[in-house]
Amino acid sequence: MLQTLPKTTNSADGPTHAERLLAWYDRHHRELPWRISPTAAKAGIRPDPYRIWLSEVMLQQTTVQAVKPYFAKFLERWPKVTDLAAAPSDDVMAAWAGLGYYARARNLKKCAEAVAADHGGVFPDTEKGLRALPGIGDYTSAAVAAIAFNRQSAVMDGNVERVISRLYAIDAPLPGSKPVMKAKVVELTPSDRPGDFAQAMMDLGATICTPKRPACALCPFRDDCLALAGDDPERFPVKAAKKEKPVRQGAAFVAVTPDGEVLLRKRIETGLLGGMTEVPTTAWTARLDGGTTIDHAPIPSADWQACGTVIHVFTHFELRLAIFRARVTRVAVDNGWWEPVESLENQALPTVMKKAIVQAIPLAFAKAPN
DNA sequence: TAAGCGTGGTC
DNA sequence: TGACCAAGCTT
Repeated sequence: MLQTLPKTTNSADGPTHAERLLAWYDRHHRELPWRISPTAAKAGIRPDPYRIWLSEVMLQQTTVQAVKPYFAKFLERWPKVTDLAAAPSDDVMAAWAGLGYYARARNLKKCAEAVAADHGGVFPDTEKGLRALPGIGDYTSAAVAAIAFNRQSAVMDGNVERVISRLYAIDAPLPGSKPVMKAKVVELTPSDRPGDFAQAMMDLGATICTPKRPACALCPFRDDCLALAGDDPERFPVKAAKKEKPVRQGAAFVAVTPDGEVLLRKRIETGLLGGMTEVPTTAWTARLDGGTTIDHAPIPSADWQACGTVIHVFTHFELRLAIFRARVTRVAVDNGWWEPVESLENQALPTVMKKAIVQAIPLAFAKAPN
């Protein structure tokens, strides 16, 4: 079978990779809330660095679809980075609830405060300056520098890794192969429109060079792709084997007063679900210490009723949470508070906690009929 | 360097 | 239907 000879990166006899990719990008522009229109871009308008940063942090390990409503909510509530810097942390955590990876929200607030206090409310316009801020790593610093400030920064995320690993048929497994791939991205990134190039690489990975069943026939790199020439693009990127997920077990306690208030408390600032709101729970351990569960209830004298199990899968373990509920009189509590069921939606409750509460109170979080 | 860190969509 | 995985960062 006749194969097309791969072109070099900047072959003299045709457009470069970057030129072909940008031509594809101009034909397939995706409208996204944090992007500016191609017309505005052509007129030399730059996007708002605050919006680019906010969207990039939200998009870390998170799909565009999941981010959209959160991005709209944050932008409406805190239109500028100085607004976010001045906001109460609890409000920010509550607004982030449900999006996951809550360290991002804690760092988002810290970063906004640093920009407001140390940079006069203006984002640094270099990769290095951005990289020094909380929650901004290799990817985000390069992405904001390129997209918001037109810097020639090499942007590599999961999409770009997939595109590069296929284009060059890189057999070495991730994450060890990252430096090799990064060098390729550096080589490809143009001085003209580096931000569009970065977004184009990510769009290509998201829409054409997909993990399963890539649409190679539509790819601007189809004549150069070594993985396609080798007839098995899906084989890339090669990844290190992942560990199996352990199971942890615990119990959660939903105490309800006759007035319809639920006992809540705040988790410690660090670690899993750090700084978020929860209903009281036991520790989550490999084995349930059978028989003594109720002894760990916040109000041990209450009449606790088992009402089912919630299974929730975190990144590195599966949680089986036995749910107990009790009708209790409103008593003073050391490290918690009583929250009306109707206002639970304003709390910084992660999804697993909402599931626990709904298991005990099926009508919680139900929209009131009008 | 490897492990810890959420959630929802997809096939 | 369960395994995979999405615009990663921190320690």
